[in-house]
Amino acid sequence: MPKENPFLKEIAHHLKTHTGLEEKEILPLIDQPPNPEMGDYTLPCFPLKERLQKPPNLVAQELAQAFPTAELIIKAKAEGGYLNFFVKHAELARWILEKVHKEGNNYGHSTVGRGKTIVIDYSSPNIAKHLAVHHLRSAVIGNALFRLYKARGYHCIGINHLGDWGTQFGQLIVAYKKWGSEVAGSLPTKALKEDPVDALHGLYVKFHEEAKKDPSLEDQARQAFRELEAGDSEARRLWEHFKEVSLKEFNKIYRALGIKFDYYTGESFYNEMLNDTVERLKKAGLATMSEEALVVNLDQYGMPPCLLKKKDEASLYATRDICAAEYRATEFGFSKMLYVVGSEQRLHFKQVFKVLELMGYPWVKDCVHVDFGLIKFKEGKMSTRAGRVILLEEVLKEAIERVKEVIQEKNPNLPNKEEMARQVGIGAVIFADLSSRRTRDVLFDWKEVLNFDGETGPYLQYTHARLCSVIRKYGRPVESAVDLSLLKEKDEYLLVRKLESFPKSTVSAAETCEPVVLCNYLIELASIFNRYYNHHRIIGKNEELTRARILLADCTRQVLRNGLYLLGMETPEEM
RNA sequence: GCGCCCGUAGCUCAGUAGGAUAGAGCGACGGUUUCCUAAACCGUAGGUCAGAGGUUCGAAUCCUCUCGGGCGUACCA
Repeated sequence: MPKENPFLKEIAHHLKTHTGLEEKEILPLIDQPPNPEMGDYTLPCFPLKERLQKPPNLVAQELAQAFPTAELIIKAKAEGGYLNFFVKHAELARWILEKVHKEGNNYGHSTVGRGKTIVIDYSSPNIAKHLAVHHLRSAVIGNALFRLYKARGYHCIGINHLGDWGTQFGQLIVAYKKWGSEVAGSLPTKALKEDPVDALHGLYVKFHEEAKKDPSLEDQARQAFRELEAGDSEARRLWEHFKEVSLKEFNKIYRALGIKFDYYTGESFYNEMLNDTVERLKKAGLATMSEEALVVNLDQYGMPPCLLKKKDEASLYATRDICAAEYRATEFGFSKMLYVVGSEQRLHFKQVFKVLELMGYPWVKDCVHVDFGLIKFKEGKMSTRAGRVILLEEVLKEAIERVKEVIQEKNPNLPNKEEMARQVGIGAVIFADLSSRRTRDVLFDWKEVLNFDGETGPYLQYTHARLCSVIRKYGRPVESAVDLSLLKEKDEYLLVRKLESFPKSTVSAAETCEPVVLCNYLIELASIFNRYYNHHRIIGKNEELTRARILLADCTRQVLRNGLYLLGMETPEEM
């Protein structure tokens, strides 16, 4: 609950004189009762029983009796171990609605992160492959966290740590040289121009097929990667080509999703710094030889060793992650670094963080692996080989197509249909991905993704569009100087209370790195509004009442807009 | 084997720094439109919160064990 809340201030002030407890101790305990009939704010007295040496219900009773009629508080009432407060509703509505109206797009923002930098590592796909649905989670969660932290005043740095280095590119180089034209068809340049990433993926598959028959290919691939690491110009040229065509395709999708990065510094970026990192590890006595590989032994921490260099001297991704962390620490001086990476890499990050700790870096405590569950299909695990891969591009396309159908059916005269369909279709996909807790595995189900009824992205956007429509119809500027005592409906009260708790939900979403918290909040906000809208007219004959309701509607619109923005979704004004 | 994550309505999920009677949506069934966008709203049905112990004023939430599923477990990322 916001500190400057005058109702809480008054409550805490009076309780201080009666209990001797500091306002700081009281404020965090105050909550909203589950039911509005019980009051507007509540103080559970259970935690106070030891401090005050009395049973909680007695504490509540005594405090209720001693509580004076104050400026903003009507009364305090004991109910079991709870002390419930009733405040002047018009004043409550005034405080909240004026705040939302005044702060506008900044409502829900804070300055706690001012002067602090947060590095967020997200999306980070491997190049030379198409983006598939399972790449969506990191990108979408990372983007939401980026916006959430930005809204808290942090300087945010978004990094796309591309998987653009490693043995697999040796494989690709070998495959390209051997069968480049064959796989890409008789006109390789044409095929590579039309769908180069598809052609590269074909080469990758072909390599693995052939390697089964001829294991010497693996050696050739290792040799090719070694040459690449050493800076061989031919290998480098091919690799750059792979990277260029991949990024071109990725950027199309990032643009569609509205996701941006400050840096595309992938694993290859650290190639030249790798040796220094390894030298530091050796000097610190951490790196040792084991089974011909260079490792950091982590036996005493109950983990398998962290591999730094393979027996052929080539680096591994742990090496590059350690190096990247060092680089980011010196380059950005972050006060927090988030790795939005799947939970199958938990052990990897535990190892990397442990190694960084052993290297003596104090900032390792600020590094967090923001993990998330896998995307699965009804038929089982996502698998490239079994052909169980759904491309991200395909999902977005389908969603947009489906939205077009709905528009044709429900609102055929909508102007700018194409763009609206795009905004809503993409919104549906983003919301579907964000709306369950990170760590759970999610089931990919076309029926779910293409359903736009109920708790979905389009539901939120629809509610927003509907609010815009009402305000458009009202046709005059929204004023905050209105008589709020006219807002007597229960849903009006609930709406006001919901608007009050928006900042709390953004803080919680950011701190727990769980965008779902905000998703749930917005669904609740929208459903209260829709219920209200279906039962009461906003624009009516009573001029004063209309003005009050318009203010409430406009504040609801504003909060929906702010919330959707934080989730990385568009907010169409008509749909 | 060991480690981590997960188990809430037929399905998909909220609720988890312990708090007042376990909630939504989808699907099913029944209703609401001379009225600001029906992508909405209202109603009905649906639960031993996987199971068993424990901690306490109070547990879906914390601890232990069991069962079930997922992921990981040295030269892929």
